Amino acid sequence: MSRKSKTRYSILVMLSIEPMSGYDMKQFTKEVISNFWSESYGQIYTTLKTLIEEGLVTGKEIEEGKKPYKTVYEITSKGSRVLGEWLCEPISRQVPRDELSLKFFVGPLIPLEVSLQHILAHKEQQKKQLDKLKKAINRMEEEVPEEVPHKAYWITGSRLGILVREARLKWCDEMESLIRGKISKSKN
Amino acid sequence: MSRKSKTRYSILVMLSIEPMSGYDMKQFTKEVISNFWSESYGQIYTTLKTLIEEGLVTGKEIEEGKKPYKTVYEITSKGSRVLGEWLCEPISRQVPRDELSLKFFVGPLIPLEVSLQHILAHKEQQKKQLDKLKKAINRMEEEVPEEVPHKAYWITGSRLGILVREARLKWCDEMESLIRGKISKSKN
DNA sequence: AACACCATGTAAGCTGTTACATGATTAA
DNA sequence: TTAATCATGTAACAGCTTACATGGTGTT
Repeated sequence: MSRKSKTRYSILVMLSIEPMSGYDMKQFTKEVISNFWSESYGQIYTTLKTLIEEGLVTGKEIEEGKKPYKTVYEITSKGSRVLGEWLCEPISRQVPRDELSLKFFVGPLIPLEVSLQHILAHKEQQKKQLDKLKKAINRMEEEVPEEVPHKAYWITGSRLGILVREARLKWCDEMESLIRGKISKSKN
Repeated sequence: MSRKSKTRYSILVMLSIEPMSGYDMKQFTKEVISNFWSESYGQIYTTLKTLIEEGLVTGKEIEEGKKPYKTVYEITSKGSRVLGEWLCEPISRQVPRDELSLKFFVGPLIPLEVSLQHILAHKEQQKKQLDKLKKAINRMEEEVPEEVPHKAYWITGSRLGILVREARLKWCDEMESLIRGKISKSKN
């Protein structure tokens, strides 16, 4: 049983929303789904090539005004079928690899001041993401028309990101007080 | 700037807790830190070899009674130094890749009954992990003596796992009611 | 006898990132 | 004219999983 690249499916997912160029897909991952997904150019362009060979997508070269030419890809009916099948398969368990947790598993080996820095940095990062997600939800609620069938899913999807980041922020607070407690003890 | 294998560091982390064989490390990841980390035999044994070449760990062959011989590895002082430096580096942002979120980003393409199955399965899985984590905390609180400097960090570390899983469970509930709402609507 | 567990390791091959290379257009 | 953005692509290689291979021990 060979592992299957998830990039294949992420591309099919994006193309099921609308036709895009490879560059667009990279932008899409960075701007729209960065909350839960990412892709590199290397993966996108090479995978696109194999998807064409398999007949799951087609590409059309397009010129818009004076902009550089680009190839816009579309999902084929075969592609939709393959995507549909994958969507129905059980979600495969992802291997956990949380560097933050790994480091704090040996927390006593980290100087207290550095530990505090780690936590504060993580907090900052989570807050930024939380803020971005909340804004995204507001924008969606206002701008996406009710008829768009994806709307409810997009909003609920963002909710997952929000809940998880709130959980991590709460943990940061606990961790922060643990560390501050140790710091003040060490000064006695 | 070359990406650095995190396996290197996870091994150093484990050996900083206590000397272990490669097999022990695999068990350790499966039983103790599966909450936030995983390693395969392939990675462990090959990385162990390079760690020895670099002088970060040493290996001793050991025989216990009639058991098959095994090599128990220890972290060297150089290894501890390298680990210490890594622990002080900022936590590198991990690329998000959440298959569940990706699938539900195109939720309308999934039959409602299948969506429900996905959510119920995820719920079940999170509940199991939550249960395991809570038991682990209880065990630690009872069995790990207060003097062990890691104790507070281990407990707080498990708390992160708990908070995140509770968040995901809460989200599952929201998602479940969204889907059930759509199912009952579709039956009118 | 069979199965589970202890114990180690290698080879193949997929997945993915990074760095590089190219070149056009547009805004400051 | 310089920088940013649009746009595509490749090559090298790091990282990791999977499957395979081997063989001992202990239990049912």
